[in-house]
Amino acid sequence: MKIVTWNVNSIGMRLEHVLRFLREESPDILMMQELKTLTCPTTEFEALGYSSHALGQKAYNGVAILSKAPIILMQDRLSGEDADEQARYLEAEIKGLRIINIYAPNGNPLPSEKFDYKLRWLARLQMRLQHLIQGGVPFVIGGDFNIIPEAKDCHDPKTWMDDALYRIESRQKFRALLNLGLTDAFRIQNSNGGHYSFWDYQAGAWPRNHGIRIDHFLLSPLIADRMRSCRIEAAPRGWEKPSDHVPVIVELDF
DNA sequence: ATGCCTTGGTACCCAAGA
Repeated sequence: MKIVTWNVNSIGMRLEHVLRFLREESPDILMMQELKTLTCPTTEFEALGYSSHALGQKAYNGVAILSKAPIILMQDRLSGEDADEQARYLEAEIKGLRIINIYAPNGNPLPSEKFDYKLRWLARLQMRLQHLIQGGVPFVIGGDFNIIPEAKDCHDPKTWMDDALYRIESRQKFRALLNLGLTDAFRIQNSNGGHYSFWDYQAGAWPRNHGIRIDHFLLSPLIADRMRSCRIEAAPRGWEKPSDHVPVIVELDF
């Protein structure tokens, strides 16, 4: 089973890129983030054999799951804060496997209510995943975590030290997820740094390879033993009018 | 470096992203 996560930075602008990727890579499941629309296209995906479930929002955020196999929606909001209306969380069951798609808050500037919200949101996520583990539910969670886990996951840690993506509070939240028993799918087969999933549009970040690794897959214990491979597909960053993020691909014996 | 781009929404600039 091939599963992909990709922050597309507006599905309206990136539909042709997504369709090209689906044709070339033919994943079983695609999780998308930052749709930036209230409604996500469906017919173009159906033509390629994918059903979909989207949680949209006007102008901001937005997540969707595409799948060749039927999607059973389990949750479309992250529990723990009733007033939270931001479209950042989808939890589904596909072929008996729990699939979670997240778009975690950015958290900048700092300090701010946005940073406080980020930390609260990640604490809520930790609670939800702990609940699933205690319930014996195997799962794969993928998405834009907006966290640089370690110094080797960015080109120049000094420039990120006071950024919400690398602040120690954010990294502690990521570590807390790993401490639940989850596996960073990419890291397990790539202990060296210098592999990135995002390059800023500004200051020639892509041609200089000044990137950061913030798009991740975490595998629950039973699923981690079934991982075949995990790789970052950087080529779409070089396509015309690209997203600033690229797809991350995990393959499981499932 | 406050900056550099890109996007959407509302106007032709602003917020947000990371």
